[in-house]
Amino acid sequence: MSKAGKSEAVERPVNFIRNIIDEDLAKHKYESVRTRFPPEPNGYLHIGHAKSICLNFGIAEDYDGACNLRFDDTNPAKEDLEYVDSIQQDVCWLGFKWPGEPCYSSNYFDQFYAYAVELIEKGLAYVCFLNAEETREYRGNLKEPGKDSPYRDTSVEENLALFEKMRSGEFKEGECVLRAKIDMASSFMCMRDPTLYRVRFAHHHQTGDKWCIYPMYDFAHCLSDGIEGVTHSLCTLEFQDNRRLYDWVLDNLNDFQKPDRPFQYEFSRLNLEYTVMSKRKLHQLVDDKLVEGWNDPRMPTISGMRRRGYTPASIRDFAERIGISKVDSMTEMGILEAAVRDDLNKVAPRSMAVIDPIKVVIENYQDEPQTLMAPVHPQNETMGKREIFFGRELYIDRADFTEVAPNGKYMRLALDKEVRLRNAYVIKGLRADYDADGNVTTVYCSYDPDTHGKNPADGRKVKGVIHFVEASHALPAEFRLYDRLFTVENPAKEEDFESVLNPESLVVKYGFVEPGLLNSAAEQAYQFEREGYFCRDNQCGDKQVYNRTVALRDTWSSR
RNA sequence: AGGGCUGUAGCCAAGCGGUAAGGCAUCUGGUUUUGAUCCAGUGUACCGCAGGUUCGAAUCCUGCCAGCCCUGCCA
Repeated sequence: MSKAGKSEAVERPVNFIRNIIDEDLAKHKYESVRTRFPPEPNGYLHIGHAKSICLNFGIAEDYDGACNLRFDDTNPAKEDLEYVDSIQQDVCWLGFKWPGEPCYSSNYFDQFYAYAVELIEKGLAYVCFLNAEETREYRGNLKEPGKDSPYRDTSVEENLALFEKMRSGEFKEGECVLRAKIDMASSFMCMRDPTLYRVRFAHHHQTGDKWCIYPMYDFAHCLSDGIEGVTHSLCTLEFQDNRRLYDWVLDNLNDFQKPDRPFQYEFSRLNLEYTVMSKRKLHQLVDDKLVEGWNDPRMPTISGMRRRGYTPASIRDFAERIGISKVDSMTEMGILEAAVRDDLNKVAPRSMAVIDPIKVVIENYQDEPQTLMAPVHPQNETMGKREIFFGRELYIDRADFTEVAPNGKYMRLALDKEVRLRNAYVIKGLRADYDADGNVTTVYCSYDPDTHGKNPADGRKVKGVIHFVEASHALPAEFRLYDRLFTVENPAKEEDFESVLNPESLVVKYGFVEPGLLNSAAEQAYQFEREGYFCRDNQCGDKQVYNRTVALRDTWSSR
């Protein structure tokens, strides 16, 4: 496509799943598209889920279909209401809507039971009294076929009675299960008479104590899809083998003998450098108190990233940039960072913050502090102007001063060298005070009063620009500088992933921000010029605490 | 010979028999009161390897190699 042609049509993602949908629609296999996002409420959503959410809800939007939010709540022992709440919040925050109330697999427990009975009646399921260990032995292994359970040939009538007893609580946990009768010699391990129902005397967050038998994922998921009229059931690669069971269940039930029943397609899950994506590991970080909680800004969770300052738009853009495929991949952090910078650069108001302050005294400025106007966004006048202050005493960043410029390319403040104070005047370093350790405490400067909004009249070239905050109006603030959570690209590969945590993943600094930020809103992004994108922490109330979302792109420090 | 998948530039990823899109990263210029942004330019990809079919193969066939997944009454 020519570059000129690009602006004509809205560009939609291209991937193998959308290709399949296009074909299905063209062949009128379906008249509309229905997808679903089916989290188990046993943890918080992370950026990997966001990929799936954007895929499923994105398809629904583009094809004028719908995407159900469905809680896959078939295992009450691991699930909790806390998670069903947080999951809904995160999906909403990302900007997606599901039709009506959220769905629950547990809504269909009665139907699942009836379908199980149908399988039993067809001689395709049986109650098995082998214990867990025996079941494992009977299953065989990757090289050798399994052998039939001694309960495999129980009569239909007896199985019906036994299953009814399972439901009415006459068997103990672990005493028996309902199994599908498929093929103990199948090369797909999941087809060696998989368990369909197990006994659990557990209180369920949705169904209370109504049930003491709960369906397994492989039985419940395809049926939930079928009941909801899902057309394309999208999941990750590790379920490729399970697809045979998904198909087996639907193919053996009368209700799904139709060409427009759901079909499963698998795509690769997201792996991001320098972080972990498994719920188990994230749980561990939280439980071991290695992070502040699920919403710690260093966590790859939606709530953590939100607190860190990521926007819904940036996460959706990220999902689009990485695409969908079946390749096992490891995505560079750079893609995520580029996506946030792209969004924030456009929408974030500019401000100045001094993160590691040293004092500057302007010796030839004796007056009271003065007010200056600065653009909220230099490339977008419609965002208006803001008030900043300039006076005799200022703060600048420690990194922006050195006594002697190291070379001609140095663009910051040095003695006997001029530099521009962003949005204000040109100043020149005169001398500096140091503490006992030799660290700069104060830099004494002069300013050129005729340089506000213009270059020096005599044509002097001033190359560098540094930021500052006027001391008497400065607002003390805490800055939390975040870095990658782990020191290695793929911590999941480590024997002990917690041993490769980055000790500098959080560095706290105390400095100053412009007075205009006094009532800044939590999560509102700002660009602290020359430093990066920050937002007010959403957990610290009135305290001036700013989280660094991401630093500005830096093409120079490495040289 | 257990089975299921995957291999296109440093990373992600289009392509589906007609002679390799795009994004990120990199590098080079230009603009700039953010060393940012923006603009322009920048790539020898043995299309995993080896054969074969074809006028023509990343695309079809065969054989190899490498990586991931599968033996929960988890999802």
